[in-house]
Formats: sequence, C-alpha cells, structure tokens
Amino acid sequence: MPELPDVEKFRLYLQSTALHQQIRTTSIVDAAVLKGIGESHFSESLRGRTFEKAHRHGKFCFLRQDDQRFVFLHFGMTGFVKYYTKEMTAPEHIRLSFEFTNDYTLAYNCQRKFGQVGITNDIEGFIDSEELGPDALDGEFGEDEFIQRLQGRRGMLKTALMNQQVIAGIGNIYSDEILFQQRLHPKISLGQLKKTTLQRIYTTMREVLTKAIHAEADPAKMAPSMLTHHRYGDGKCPSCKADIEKIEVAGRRSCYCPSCQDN
DNA sequence: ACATTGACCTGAGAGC
DNA sequence: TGCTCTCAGGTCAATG
Repeated sequence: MPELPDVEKFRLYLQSTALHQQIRTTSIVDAAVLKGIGESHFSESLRGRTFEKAHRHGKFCFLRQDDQRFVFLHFGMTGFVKYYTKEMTAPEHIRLSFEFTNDYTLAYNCQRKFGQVGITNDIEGFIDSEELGPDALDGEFGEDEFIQRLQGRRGMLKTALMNQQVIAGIGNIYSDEILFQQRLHPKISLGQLKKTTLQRIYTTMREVLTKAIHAEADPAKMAPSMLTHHRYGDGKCPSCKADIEKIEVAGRRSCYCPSCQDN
C-alpha cells in the first residue's frame, strides 16, 4: 500500500493512539525488518521510553522518543501499524511490537518483509543518508524547486516522480494518478515537457496527494474523477468511459486511459 | 545517466 | 477441495 497518503494516515493514527505511553517491552518477531541495529540493542534502547510525536517524510514515518531519538518505520508494499488490546484480534504478520504499560500493544505488521524499522538520532541526518528528495507535500517544497529537480533529467516522467531521491513520497499508484489528471501518457519522457506543463504537474501532484489524504488513502472514498477510484473496480475511465489499460512502465504495472492519455 | 531485469519475501486470488 | 500460477501500491544491485 504505502505511498505518501497511506503513510500520512499511519502518522495520524499513531499520533492519536500510541503517544505518551511508556513501553514495557519490545517484541521482535522477525529481525529481518530491523535495519542498522541488532535485536537486543533495539529492545534495550526502547525499554521505558515513550513516543512523543509522529513525523513523516515521504514514505517514512518517525516516532520521536522522549530521549529525542527516533524510531523510523518504512512500510514496504504491505506494511501498516495497529494499536490494540488483548481483547481485540491481533493483526497477522506482526514483525515487531511494543507493549505499553497501559496494556495496549502497537504492532508493526508487514506481510512481505520489504519494510524496515530502525533508530536514528535525527530526521535531517536520516534524510541525508538515505539521499531522499524533499517531501512531495512539504510547505517549503515549491514549484521552482520542483521544476529545477525535474528539468535536465532524462528518462520518463513517471520514473522521476517515483524516484525517492528526486521527490519523496510518490509511488506507482499516485504517479499514475498524476499522469491521468494531466492526461499524459505513462511513458512520456521529461524532454517532451514544457516548463508550463511542469508547473501544472506540480500543482496536480499537490492536489492529488492532498485529496488522497482527505480520502484516507482509500480508493473507494476518492472522487469518481480520480483514476485510483476506478483502477480496482469497474476499470473504466471516469472521463470517457473507455477501458483502463495496463501496461508495464519502468518495471511496474501502469494503469491509464488509452483514449485520454494518448500523447 | 538511464532502462531493464531479477532478486528480495509472502500470501491472496484466479484458473483448472 | 486442492493445486498451480500470477500478481502485488517498494527498493536495490547488476547489467546493457
């Protein structure tokens, strides 16, 4: 699932559930999801800590601890978090969990183990070391910088939008949505785009992501004018009712309307 | 510098 | 019902 809107949903969820509770124990069910830290070191450094705030950059979520360090969470393709009590059904595929002194558990779940969890001293340093681009919805990330980061690149627009080093947060689904909203073919290359088109793409990117957040990243809750609303359902273009086509672009399945996006 | 491919993992759903 | 095959919203490394 998790692209920027999904991760923002997780951040808000964490923000409203798992903060200010003392951690009693940490269970590591599958150490494969830990990155850059060993099992025992991870558990020890979290014992007795509380989470004070949830942050996000691109597809990464950060839980600030009361010692000012951060647990970072990446969700891969199948990750999510759940806060629950023993009376509630535990999620499947728990990879690690925090048990709080209020008897609630915060579980990090990931069916395929593409996600990762670790500890970092500061978010800025983490972003630098991961070489992440600016968060797609960051208030500081304006149109000029967007154009600057895309202009002069070669290759396809979709690839650049999904490249976390260029812009952080966009994946396969929302790059398709941005392309659809601008009626651009998924294989269009950056060299074909005028500056005015890039300006419109920037605005569309922000709108698409903002709308998706408002819809809680749930395709069913999105406006019918959005491609994402149709890609799992009727498979019809919301504009012209043509069948949505699926082609492979940059190794990913790309959905588009062959009639509206025929440039 | 970029595209392509395969690898990493696991399970849901389709088709037989 | 049970088996096999295909596919999945991410990322990385190797290769062309």
